Amino acid sequence: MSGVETKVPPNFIRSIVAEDVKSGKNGGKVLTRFPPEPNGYLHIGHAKSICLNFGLAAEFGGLCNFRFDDTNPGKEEMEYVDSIMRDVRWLGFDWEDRLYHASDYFERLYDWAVELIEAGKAYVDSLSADQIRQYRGTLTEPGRQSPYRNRTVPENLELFKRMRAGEFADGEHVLRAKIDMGSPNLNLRDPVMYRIRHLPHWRTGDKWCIYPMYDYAHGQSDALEGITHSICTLEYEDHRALYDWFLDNLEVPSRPRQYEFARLNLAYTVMSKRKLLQLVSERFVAGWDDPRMPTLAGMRRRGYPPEAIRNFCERIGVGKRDSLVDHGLLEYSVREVLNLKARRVMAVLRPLRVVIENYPEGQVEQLEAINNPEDPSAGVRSVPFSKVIHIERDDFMENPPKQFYRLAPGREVRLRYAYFIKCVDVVKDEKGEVSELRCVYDPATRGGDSPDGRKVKATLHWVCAANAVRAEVRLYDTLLNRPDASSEENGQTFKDFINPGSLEVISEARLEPALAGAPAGATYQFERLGYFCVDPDSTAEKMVFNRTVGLRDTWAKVAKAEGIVKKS
RNA sequence: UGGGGCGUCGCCAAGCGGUAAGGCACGGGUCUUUGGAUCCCGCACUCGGAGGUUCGAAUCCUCCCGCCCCAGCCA
Repeated sequence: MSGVETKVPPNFIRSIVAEDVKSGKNGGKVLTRFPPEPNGYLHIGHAKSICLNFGLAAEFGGLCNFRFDDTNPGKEEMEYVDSIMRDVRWLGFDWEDRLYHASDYFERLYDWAVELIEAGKAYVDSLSADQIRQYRGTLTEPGRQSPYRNRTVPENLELFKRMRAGEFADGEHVLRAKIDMGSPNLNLRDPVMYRIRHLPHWRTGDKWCIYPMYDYAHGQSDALEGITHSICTLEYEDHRALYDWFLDNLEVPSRPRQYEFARLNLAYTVMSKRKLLQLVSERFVAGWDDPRMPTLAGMRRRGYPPEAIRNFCERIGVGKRDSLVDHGLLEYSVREVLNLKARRVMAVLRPLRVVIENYPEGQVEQLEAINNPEDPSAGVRSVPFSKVIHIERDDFMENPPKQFYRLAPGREVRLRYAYFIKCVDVVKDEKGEVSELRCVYDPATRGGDSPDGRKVKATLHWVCAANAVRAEVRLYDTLLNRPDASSEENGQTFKDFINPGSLEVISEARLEPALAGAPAGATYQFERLGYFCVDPDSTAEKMVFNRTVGLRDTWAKVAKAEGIVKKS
């Protein structure tokens, strides 16, 4: 991987793996896994897990398996399985031929369940879901044993066989592990292992009508694959006892260990698949790949380079405390790589017409512009210049405050790669809005330097009016207007915090001609404005760009501090 | 008033008994044909609190406070 390198900081899981490798545990081998359930799109929180699992494996000479945790056919869809694989590859990871599914192990899992029944460690319960809940007790009171808990082994075997055979309706029976209804850990109060679901599965079709629960499937799947370190998030900490119970009570081929880390929370967005699904299904966004979404698909469309996401994941670290990561760190990571790679180009978002009075009518000259000051090998290009150009409305102020050093009446500035111009007149429309600037240029400053050493305080980007490419530009702001949307006080939900201004569409932007026909996904820096990429919605007739992220903007900071209005 | 976790700078995060890394953010400066980038410099006498052990504690002990997770036939 080239470009920006991020050092791998130490963390507790890496330390554990390092010690295990050093001590020769598992024969010194490391095998991790990334186990998504195909019930939604991957988001940046998954990226943290992917980077951790694949990263650890790579660092210690091991491998990382890819495994679909497909134990609940009611929620899983092919669209999700396709998107998940696409996104992991896009992020830059390769599982080679190690693509597995929990469903690969359904038969083996069933046999193990039979063994547990035979050992008197599992039983078929016929209580309703509601009754099971009641019998489970509460956080402070122990549960009670189900009246079916003492069915005989033959009876359990028979019932379980018939469950599989499809003789019962959904919910009629479940298979439960016989552990301890009095355990303070609710996961150990005879957890359900299998439930009846007369639903086709995307891989096994109609073969099964009973499906294993996550807790029963996960550890054994890990053991079957020879996973050494099974890394998951904090909410599974309480499940570890159950994970271990199954492995300790079954004859498994290997003994994986589960470790938990804190999931990623990013300021001003949500990270749960349930909430993201709501945003999509209730049309708050255009889809899972809406550029405002924290999904990998959304970030890809937004123009975030996978390398930036990987760097971000390294920078945030891996720990066990709940945290809320500043979105500024993600943006920094994105700018950092784009700064090195993106071609510079000029574009005007909100055009203000400028007529250069002393420039020859009808003349067009080609001026040389540098493609990327950070990368000389990117070369140069020519940009057309003529009498009428457009500059950014924000770059002109009729009555500028002292900190504003762009164009103003009587003031001289530089047009990037072109000439010094001075504003000599301001034309307004009937509403009193500035509609045009009349300027004069200094022919001696061609290219942007003045032979007499005269200095100018600002350099403006511009686009030649005659041959500008028109485009739609979509500007994005945070999806939510609160850093922590989980603070759902007095009945409010994250939907009450949705930022109504998260998308701003600029329909009349002007781009320099070099941008015509740029393909979807192409990334540029629009000088002084930020990084932008061509959206898939773009057509030859109507180009569409997304603003990936703005540039660091010192002026915006000053303007805000001084109470000077500045758009976007 | 059950169990499991977690509390180090505004946000992340190292640290594992020897006297508080780093990144982001922020402030200042350098440079600059992007108010971009770069490069400098600054930014926790203090580690949730109170006691204790020790020559020495963010690191060990005790108590207290705060926050998160668990009562799906979801994962």
